[in-house]
Amino acid sequence: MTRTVPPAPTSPRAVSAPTPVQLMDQLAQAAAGYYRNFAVVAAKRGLTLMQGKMLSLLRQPMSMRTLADLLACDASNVTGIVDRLEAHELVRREADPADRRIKMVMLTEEGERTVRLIRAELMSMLSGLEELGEDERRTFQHLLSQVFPAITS
Amino acid sequence: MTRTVPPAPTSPRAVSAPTPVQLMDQLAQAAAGYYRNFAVVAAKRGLTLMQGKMLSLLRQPMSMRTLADLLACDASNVTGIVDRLEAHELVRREADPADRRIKMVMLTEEGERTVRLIRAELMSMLSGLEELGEDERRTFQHLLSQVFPAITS
DNA sequence: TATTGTTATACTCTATAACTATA
DNA sequence: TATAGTTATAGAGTATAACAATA
Repeated sequence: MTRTVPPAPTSPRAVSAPTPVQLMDQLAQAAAGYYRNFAVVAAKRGLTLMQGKMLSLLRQPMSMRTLADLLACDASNVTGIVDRLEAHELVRREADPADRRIKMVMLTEEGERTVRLIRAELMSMLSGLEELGEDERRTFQHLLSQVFPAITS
Repeated sequence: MTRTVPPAPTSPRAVSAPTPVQLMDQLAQAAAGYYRNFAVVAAKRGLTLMQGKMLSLLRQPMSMRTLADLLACDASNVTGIVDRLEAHELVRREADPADRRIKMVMLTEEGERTVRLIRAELMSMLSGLEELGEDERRTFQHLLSQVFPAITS
């Protein structure tokens, strides 16, 4: 299963290295491809991209405020998105007893089920990931975190 | 400038490899980060993400139909987006003499200038790319194309 | 008949501003 | 005063369906 790492497509110096600009364009395509996949998977369950993203974030209950921060959008948007997910019965709001201003959002059982399905299907659309060996995954992570430092998390 | 490739963050087997699922999550973060950068850069010129994307696609004149295909959206959306770019005088429509159904969209001079600025600024936000050596860029490209086969282009 | 582009419609996402209820 | 969440509003992206012009 853990294959030895193939150093490059063919032989190391057989192909000329992509320029940083070319690599930027390929990152753009990769990002677009990722979201296209995500949108398709979400749509199969009648959800939009944002609804699917929010659902995927809710591994633990969290406040509307936290959701706004994680989605990098204004707090006023979260109200509508949660409203629509609630209409689908995938999510519910619960008042925080400690601070009555705060509403915690959490997945319903159907929400949990839906998230699992979405993640599994997305993974199958990124099946190339499964075929990477350990060293390749390590290298990929390293390169991603170098280009997008915030990922370092 | 072309450094020898550092095989891994510290030493090859010092850190455990990310699982495919973890890597999927990091791809999600990378894609989100990419578009967040893009949106910020576009906003500095009074453009939305989609408007910036369309502008970046217009390296050569192309029909509305082609734009719809490349943006992976319905043709009816392209009308509005081009309308708004035209209002900014970044783009213009020109009838195709060979097939009068077709309208070719092309950048104005200000459009060209804006695209160059956007690309340069985006590149500076992805400055990690510039710091990759040749072998790393090759490896990154290879890994990207394995995970997103369409990129192979 | 098929294709290109537009319009009309409805829904979602988006930010801003004003509001409430809490703290 | 400051924060959490909501509402109202306006603009932008989205798909569907119907349409005109052209092929």
